[in-house]
Amino acid sequence: MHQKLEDTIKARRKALRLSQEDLASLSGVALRTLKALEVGEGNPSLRTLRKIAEVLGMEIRLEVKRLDT
Amino acid sequence: MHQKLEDTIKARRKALRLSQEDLASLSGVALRTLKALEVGEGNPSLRTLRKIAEVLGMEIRLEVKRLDT
DNA sequence: TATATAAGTGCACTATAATGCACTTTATCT
DNA sequence: AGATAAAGTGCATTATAGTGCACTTATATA
Repeated sequence: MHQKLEDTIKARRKALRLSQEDLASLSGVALRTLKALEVGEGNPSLRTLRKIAEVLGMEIRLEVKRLDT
Repeated sequence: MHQKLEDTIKARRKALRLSQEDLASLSGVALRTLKALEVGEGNPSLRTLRKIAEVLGMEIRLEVKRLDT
């Protein structure tokens, strides 16, 4: 079973001890946008997602679905 | 080294022997949108990406970046 | 080589993501 | 408890993704 994407972001951000404000400014994504994203609102664009992922040292991958992992 | 997301989609679609038209109608994403996406134009939303991934039996994952794979 | 089928392009319109601002609520400190 | 920082919400505006339509270009097939 997987974590939701927004939870992954939130968890990773906290693991790196960044505030939403930190992550917003480091990634160049507006704070309002990041906040919405983390509470599961909205429908972020790939570009927005990538900006955030980049700062978190993560990447977005499209993979064949597998049971579990 | 990774394939671009749009190339992954295109390759997977072809592997499943679907035309863009097939994939568009199966996924509920407009043909024009899919076409743009596959040539690397645009900046799809997560929802759009997911609709397509679903039909392709794929999923979008956010993972810690690793060298290669 | 015709002819059909699939893929790609330009453009205008509509829907909605991204943003800023002001504010409230919830944690985290002395 | 009071102060401070972090997280969450509502709303209006701007930027842009998603779409349909008409058309062109490329690829496959008879």
